[in-house]
Amino acid sequence: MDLQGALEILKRNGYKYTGKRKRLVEVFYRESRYLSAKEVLDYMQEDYPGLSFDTIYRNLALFEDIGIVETTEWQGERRYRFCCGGDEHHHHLICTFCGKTRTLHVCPMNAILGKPEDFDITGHKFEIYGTCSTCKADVAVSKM
Amino acid sequence: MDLQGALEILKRNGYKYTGKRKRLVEVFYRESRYLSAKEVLDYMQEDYPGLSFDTIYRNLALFEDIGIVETTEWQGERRYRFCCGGDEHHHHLICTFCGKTRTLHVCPMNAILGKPEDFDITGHKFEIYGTCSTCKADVAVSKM
DNA sequence: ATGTAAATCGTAAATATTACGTTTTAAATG
DNA sequence: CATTTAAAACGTAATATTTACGATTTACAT
Repeated sequence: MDLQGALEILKRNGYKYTGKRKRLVEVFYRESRYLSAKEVLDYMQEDYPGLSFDTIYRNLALFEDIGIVETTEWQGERRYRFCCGGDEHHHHLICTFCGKTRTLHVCPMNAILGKPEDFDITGHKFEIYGTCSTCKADVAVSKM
Repeated sequence: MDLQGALEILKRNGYKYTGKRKRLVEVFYRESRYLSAKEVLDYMQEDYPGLSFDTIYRNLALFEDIGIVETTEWQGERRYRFCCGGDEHHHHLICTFCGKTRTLHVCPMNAILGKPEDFDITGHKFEIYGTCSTCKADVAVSKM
């Protein structure tokens, strides 16, 4: 997914192409990491000071539906990031401090031989959490 | 982990052995599935009608700390279940309707060759979500 | 039986998310 | 370009989950 691709999805599906949505796409594209709703609002309010949570959450849900952002959750908060890796299935190594990720191309589901009986699989989650080198350095400094 | 084991942990570590904690352990042992805080409260209030959320959450956090329950989260809610599989590392196949699980003994981390550079791994999550046969039947019936 | 630290109660606060009636706006239409 | 209309955003309130705190009660050691 690139910047233009996301904007195209919005237009193509008949969604209104507002300045706020354009900016929202840009924020995700620029940051290219997991952001909480609060963080998204903070970035957006740089350009739209009065922007409300309603608009943020509504558009985050929309973006998730139409495949502009992918989501996960940690520390009790939902997080959103620009869809990465194109259409190919992937997983993430995630820094829980800054939300930056690395893409993992292996999927553990391939190693699960056969389908379990009497159980309909609807999804799965594989994520590795940790601290990236930048944040590790920051934490070290903050302890001085 | 068995029922006695959990009660032993409480006693051994010098935690007070209250009727409520005993009952809480029993609830988790009996249900042996993931429960939300609300569900736990409901079960507990059968015996202790005035029980507060404070007590539930405080003891859930304690139980997690001392290894009586393991936790995860889905649909925006934290869930707790009696530790299963003894001390061995494992993952779960989870029915998101009833919280029942099956233990997976494979771990995808074994397939990740080597450690990623410049990244301290603090944890990982691998879960398969779906609908168990019982809940599948229930859903079918509810649609009639 | 008594003292004390821990547990619980009752209630309130913090946090994240969702909902709703009203107003504004993008963009389709004539 | 003016008009229309359905969608988007606003402003605000409600809901749900989790956490916090002073007062009271209780388990357990002495």
